[in-house]
Amino acid sequence: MYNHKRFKNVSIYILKGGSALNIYDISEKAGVSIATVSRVLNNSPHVSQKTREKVLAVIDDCDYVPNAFARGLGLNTMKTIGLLCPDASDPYLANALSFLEKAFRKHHYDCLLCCTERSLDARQQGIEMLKSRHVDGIVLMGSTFVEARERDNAYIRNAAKQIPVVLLNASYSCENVYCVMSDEQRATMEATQYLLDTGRKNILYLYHSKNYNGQKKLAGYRSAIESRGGAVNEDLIRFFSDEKTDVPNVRDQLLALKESGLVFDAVQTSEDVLAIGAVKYAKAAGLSVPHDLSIIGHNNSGICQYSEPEITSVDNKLQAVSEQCVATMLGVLEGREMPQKIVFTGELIKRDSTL
Amino acid sequence: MYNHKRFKNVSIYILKGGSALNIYDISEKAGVSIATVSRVLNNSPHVSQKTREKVLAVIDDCDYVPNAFARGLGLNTMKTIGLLCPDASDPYLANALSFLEKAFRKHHYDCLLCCTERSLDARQQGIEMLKSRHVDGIVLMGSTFVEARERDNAYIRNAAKQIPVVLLNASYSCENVYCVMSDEQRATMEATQYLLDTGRKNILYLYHSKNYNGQKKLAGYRSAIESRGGAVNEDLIRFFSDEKTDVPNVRDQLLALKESGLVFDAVQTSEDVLAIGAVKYAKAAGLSVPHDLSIIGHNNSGICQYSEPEITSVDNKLQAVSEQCVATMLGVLEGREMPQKIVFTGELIKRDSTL
DNA sequence: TTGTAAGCGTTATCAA
DNA sequence: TTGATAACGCTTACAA
Repeated sequence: MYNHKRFKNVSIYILKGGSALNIYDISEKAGVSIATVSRVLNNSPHVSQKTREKVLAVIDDCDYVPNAFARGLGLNTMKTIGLLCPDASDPYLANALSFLEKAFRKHHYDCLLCCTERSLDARQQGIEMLKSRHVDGIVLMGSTFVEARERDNAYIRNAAKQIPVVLLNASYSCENVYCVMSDEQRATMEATQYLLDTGRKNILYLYHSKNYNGQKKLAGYRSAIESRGGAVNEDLIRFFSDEKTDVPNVRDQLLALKESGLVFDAVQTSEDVLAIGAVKYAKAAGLSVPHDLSIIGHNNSGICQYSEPEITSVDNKLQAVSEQCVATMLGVLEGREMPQKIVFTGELIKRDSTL
Repeated sequence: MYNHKRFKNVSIYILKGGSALNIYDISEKAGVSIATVSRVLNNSPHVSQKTREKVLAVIDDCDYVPNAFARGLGLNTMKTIGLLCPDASDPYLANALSFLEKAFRKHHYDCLLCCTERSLDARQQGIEMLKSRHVDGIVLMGSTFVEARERDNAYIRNAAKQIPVVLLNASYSCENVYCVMSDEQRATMEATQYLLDTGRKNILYLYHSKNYNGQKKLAGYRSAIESRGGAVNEDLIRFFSDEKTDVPNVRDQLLALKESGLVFDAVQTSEDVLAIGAVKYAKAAGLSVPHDLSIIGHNNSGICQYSEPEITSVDNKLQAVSEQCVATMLGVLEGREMPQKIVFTGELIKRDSTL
């Protein structure tokens, strides 16, 4: 007896001037109950072939699309993944974003994007927003999300209590948190070793972030030098705050460093843009690359091919990492047992900025 | 009398092992009706200060967050904007994405990202997805969405029947479709004129897309030459399909062109990456930039500063365009009368690749 | 200013 | 295999 309902809909139809059809309309047109329509919609096996076809025909005929909000309310999910991204315009993250979205969509999950910038507060809010929207899972893109002080990571633990969290290229141990990463330490170490093994004595290490991966990379640099029997010269390790990362600035700071008497015959960086800055420095200082100065970047992003000479860089397998993030998330959502940590191995891509 | 409801919740509590609080729990704890709680939640003015404070205290105390799905169902909106993006890893679009998301979030709208790649079919599906999720508005990013054949734009018209559509840097006339763009034709014309006015005679024009903006830019190039009393040499206009846009490829094709006898003393492109390719070509051909060859790119993206020499490029005011897209969308959603077309004027940013 | 109750469009339970 | 109906958690007339 859904006469009442029908009347409702008719009145709404008149008022709103033709809003979308609902399940009652379809059930009526097909001469079945809404329960049956719902079953057809959800591919329930308990529907006769004949009924199913009849209902599908009506649905098709009317271009009926079930209301996603009502569905969400009933199922408590809208098949959505929240992507927390510090900066969608960053090439590395933009690539990751593209890979993630594509892979999730393939599996019928939509992506809610939340760019958080740097502050811990913004991240908190982002997570709250995603939780309030009942996303099925959250991906934290990049290791900026993992803070050195444990209490600053409470927001991750809290989120994970309710929703599975996958970390893209970051590491954090906690229940319901899954990490897919590239072994930045090892890859960085191998890059530094390559510089040493091609005769470089004083490798300037430039880094832009002190977060988890930033530290791992630095550790790789140190261990490489030690592995070759050298001693780390702390003067050769330089931090460039994120705001000072633009190319002309890096160039100028390197010029100043040289001016101040610092001697180096190679520059290795935690980010490709910094390496571009090093190339600019070489030019300004009249040094030939790689003859007078070797340069190695990190991320193996497209810009490595833009500079002159093209830059040798550490490839951290972003596509593989991104796609594994999606696979892990899907596995967790399907209730399968998933590894909490998956590590890919990076690779040094040699171009013209090294010997 | 919501004893019944309470009972329900209790049973669910037992079954699910502690799901989130709902409006009934809050109303009970605060000793008011759910209507009052709802009013407080929605900032209704018809609540006494005292009651409001009492309710807010409870809400705060319990960390209560209203269920977004139920809210969506009642209000028929979840304050969400759908962003259709051909490729989130493209630097231009990644920047736009970042600007859009930031501005929408500032106004409490969340963004659902849908990367469509090239095919018309994928776009259709993307739109359908966004419609089915009842997004409040759709932003189509870039002019790839507007097809030359009018019938291929039916998907835009259809979407606009239900949801306001804003086009970022593209133009299409249709009710409920709003365009915010940069005058690419004029900016390109001025760039070409600059080359002519600095003595260049044969300007090779490289473009990568035949879409709306692609055509506008080309038209600008043509009109510049005519404006200086010249005749357009069709041999100097070259299309590089999107797949062949990588730097080494562009370089090689230009080398082949030179080899074939084509004479040109400047290269102007529809995209900065192509200009990088031209720089690489100059180096390979032993030409000095800008002395032997002037080069102008388009978009004024970060990579212009990465190459050697740095590249002169057309700035198409992406940030302003993006933020105006958001402003326009918000205006439409608030029911204000909004202009269907807003045009920003580009600007030539001169660097070292031109005289 | 507050409360009651209908309504949003689904899904899921239970009975037939 | 089907149908009737409660439930999901909220908003919002309408009454009081």
